[in-house]
Amino acid sequence: MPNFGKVLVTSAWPYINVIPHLGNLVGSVLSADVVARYYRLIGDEVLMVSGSDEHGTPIEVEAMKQGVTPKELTDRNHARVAELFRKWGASFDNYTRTESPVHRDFVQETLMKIYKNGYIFSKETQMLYCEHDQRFLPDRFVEGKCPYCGGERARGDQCDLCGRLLEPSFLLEPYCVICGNKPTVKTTKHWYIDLSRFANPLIQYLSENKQLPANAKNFSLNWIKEGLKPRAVTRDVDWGIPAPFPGAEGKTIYVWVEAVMGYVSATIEYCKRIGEPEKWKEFWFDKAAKTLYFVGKDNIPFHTIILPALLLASGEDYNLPWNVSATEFLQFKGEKASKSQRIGIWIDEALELFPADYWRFFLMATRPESKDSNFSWDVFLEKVNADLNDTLGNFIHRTLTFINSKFNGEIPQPKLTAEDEAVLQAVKEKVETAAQEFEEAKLQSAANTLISIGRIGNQYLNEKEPWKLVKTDREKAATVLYVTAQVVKAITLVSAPFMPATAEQLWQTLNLDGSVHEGRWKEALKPLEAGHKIARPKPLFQKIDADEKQLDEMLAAVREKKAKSA
RNA sequence: AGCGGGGUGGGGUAGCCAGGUGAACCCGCUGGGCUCAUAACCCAGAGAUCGGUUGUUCAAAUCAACUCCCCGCUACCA
Repeated sequence: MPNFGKVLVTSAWPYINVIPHLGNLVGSVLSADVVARYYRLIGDEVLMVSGSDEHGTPIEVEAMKQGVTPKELTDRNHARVAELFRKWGASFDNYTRTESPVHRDFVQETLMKIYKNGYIFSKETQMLYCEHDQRFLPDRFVEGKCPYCGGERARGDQCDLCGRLLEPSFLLEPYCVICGNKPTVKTTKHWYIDLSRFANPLIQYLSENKQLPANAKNFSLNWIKEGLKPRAVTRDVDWGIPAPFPGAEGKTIYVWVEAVMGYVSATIEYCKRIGEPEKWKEFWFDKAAKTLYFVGKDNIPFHTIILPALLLASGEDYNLPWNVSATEFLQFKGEKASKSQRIGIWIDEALELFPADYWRFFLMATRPESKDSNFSWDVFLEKVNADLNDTLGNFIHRTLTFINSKFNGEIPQPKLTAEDEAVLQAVKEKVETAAQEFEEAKLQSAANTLISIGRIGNQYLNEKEPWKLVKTDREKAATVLYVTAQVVKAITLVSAPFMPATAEQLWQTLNLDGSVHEGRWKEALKPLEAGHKIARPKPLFQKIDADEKQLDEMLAAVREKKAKSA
């Protein structure tokens, strides 16, 4: 369990044209939060930052639909999303937004540095333009008939029906998705970063990075091998950060370029706020500091290529990503989440149904680490009812109630035998395994390890049968309950990153000082002293008594209520 | 189409990079035990030849080739 000292934990910035769904949350904010909480527990200095990505065409269009300004839309959505993340237990030190002045200034300054370093050039191109809306249209904002399969509503970049890649000019009967009129072609000028200049340093960085998981590493190296092309850093969009380059009036910065720079600006903003304006450099330049990024698989190149290239191009010796943990996707009952078709569960709805800790544990236990995973109520019920409630919750409850009813609520005095020591040793090994899994971002496995500690406790209780011993050999019974109390304590710590509220409740029930979240990991194996008084336990979890159909109905009811209040 | 990831008992996953101890774990199922505990817990058992084909090897879930299927990316969605 090495201590790194400084750890910057970040998650992909959610694009807040809509409220995120569970699939958006699992690999980014939630994974980041679990890992950040772990590092805080082992006593590292952790900064967890992210923010709302709020610029760009889709936000402008969504605002137009709602009849508000983009700023009004993102003010509202940012406030809602920030509040929802808080309710989910996300322990951000700074959850900011791309409209933050600190962010805007940082992006403009850094891009000017890159410009002055000679990595940015401008070039004229032809783009689709809608005369009616007076705006340039990204490829996806033009639809028409597919020239290959004849399917309706093929997008300018791809036909969803036949899967073929398209150019907007291929579309038959093209129309603007906003107003329906036929787009025209117009010449415009954009500024590009010449990524190819960084091919060699990127290859070296990626090859030497030991933490980077295979999916991210292979994908990224392949991208580079195929040849890095210049990437436009400007857009013809009003809603964004004004491009700082000479002659670029009216252009704004491409959202992905500014969003990844947000990791730095959010750190700066936080350090300013706490009155230590230079401190951010400890996270970004001190080579002992680690930066961890939690993203979905669709996001890999932005974090393994674009961000490192931007950091290198600034010429300032920034720390490049230490690890980019990329998850696959969470599907819903075998289908991709879709807002329009209401496939999926949104993060506000989930909390209306069950406590955040249930969802947090469930999502981490089914975290799509090697392949897409599939949400189903059956699996949700399995994780909550069998793992959390039956195995873990019931073990804790039977231990603590026994101590209360038979030992006056005091940790009994033990006389440990080799068998008892072996159980404590097994738990110690599980705690160490969990620590390693947190550090390797194998969170699904860490969730299983947590439950397996409960299993060890249950086995031990069943073998020893202290409910019999208490009548025949009180000292032996005392020893058994002493041991299981230590197992409960270990569970408290290991569960803390996953279920912060539940772990805290347990910490209080064990009548321990302060909060479990104050760097207590090393105390996981420090025994509760004989004679230590504990409180009367309350069940930590409740079994969900509903089948799939009823759960679907409950979700539908939540949606109906939400629709009415909106 | 190209590139990356994946396809493992009824369901959910690990193992594959560094080939070799009975293919591991959870749920479910069957049988048994226990009664401290939230009808929870514990033990035992049945069930997969690892998408398909071919090859390399003394030995393949693991390596190679081909093939089918799912997901992502392909640089102007974010």
